[in-house]
Amino acid sequence: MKDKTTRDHIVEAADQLFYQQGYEHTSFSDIAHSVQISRGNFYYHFKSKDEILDAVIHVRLANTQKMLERWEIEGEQPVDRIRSFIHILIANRAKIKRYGCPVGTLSTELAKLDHGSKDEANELFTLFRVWLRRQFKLLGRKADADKLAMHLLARSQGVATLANAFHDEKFIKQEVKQLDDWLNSCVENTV
Amino acid sequence: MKDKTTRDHIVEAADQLFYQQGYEHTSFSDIAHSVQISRGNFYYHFKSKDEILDAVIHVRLANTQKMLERWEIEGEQPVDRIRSFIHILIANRAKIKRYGCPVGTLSTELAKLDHGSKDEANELFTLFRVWLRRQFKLLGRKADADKLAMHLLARSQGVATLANAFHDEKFIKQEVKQLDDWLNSCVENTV
DNA sequence: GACAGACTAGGATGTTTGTCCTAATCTACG
DNA sequence: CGTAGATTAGGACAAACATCCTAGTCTGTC
Repeated sequence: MKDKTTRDHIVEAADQLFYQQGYEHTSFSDIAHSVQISRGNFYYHFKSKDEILDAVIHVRLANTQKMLERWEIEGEQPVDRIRSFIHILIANRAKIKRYGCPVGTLSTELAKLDHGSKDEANELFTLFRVWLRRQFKLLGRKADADKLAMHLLARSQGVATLANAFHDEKFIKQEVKQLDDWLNSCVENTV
Repeated sequence: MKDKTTRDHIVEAADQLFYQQGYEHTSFSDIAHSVQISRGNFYYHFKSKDEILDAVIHVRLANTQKMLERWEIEGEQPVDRIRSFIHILIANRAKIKRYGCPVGTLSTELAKLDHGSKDEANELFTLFRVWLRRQFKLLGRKADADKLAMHLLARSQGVATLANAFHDEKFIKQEVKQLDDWLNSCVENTV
């Protein structure tokens, strides 16, 4: 467990702020203020704002990867693992209500900015997509595994977007219940 | 049919640009350039950028209202009307692929900016929600009409977000087919 | 054709942005 | 202790931004 360097602190603060305020709306001053560091000193660690975004995305990718591997170990059956995915909506419901889904909102923002790192941000979606696809295949849904993965991703995104817009946590629970039912019906329909 | 005033042109251009580039990322110069108007002249028509956003939102609200009323007239049965809603995903698929859903992306952005007009932007969602709820009630689903309306809204949002991230129009068609099936099953389960 | 009011152009203003520079301080090692 | 390299602070910089100002040009009316 190494000590956190200043660089790590910057990335961490940027990660939070990009999520809460959006990438463009977060200024260097915001990050500097949050890390309690001089604004100019910044450029010793990062050459540009884009470079910080890159670092944030890669940290998120690494963390997501780790989370998926953990679910793979903890969940005995593929169904349990997919359920882990569904239930992050519940676990993070307070933050989702306030800021939406960290993956979806960043992806949407970078698409509008036509930002150079938008493809890397979308890799976060791909990570989930590939992982879910594998779980559905293990479930015996070889033919339509990708379709199911995309369907589940889309429904999660929609839930996050509306929960954010309507500031409604109950809606998340309501929809998660339906997703659980849907998942069970996926198992029953195994070929 | 009155002539379009300069003000109308500004709102129209701002509407497009806010959709394509996002609100914050669209500058006065962008809009001025698009309308072929002097930048400074702007402030004769609008006191601030926020005021333009307000105008854009109200135009969108009015247009949405009109569209919903049209669907109400054209669709004989509630099912047909709800189907009209589902199929805007198909009709607008090219733009959705490039820029996402105009309602959802604006709502998400203003939430992050914590902008004063975010509630008004969310009224767009409410417009659809109330309208869909009414249709589901007419369908005989009195008890869970709002639940169904929210569910449908969420799924549409999710489809738009992922189609945008993955630049995938085929996914839209795939999911619309599933939504059509879902809608039919709603009719069958009428109490 | 003169005059008022609606409209426009283009530059000025002050602030905020990302970026860069330099001098100072810390840290580790000989 | 002394010195080199890593790290920091704080201000300088130009560009971009929303906003404001003023002088000019239309347009319709008497």
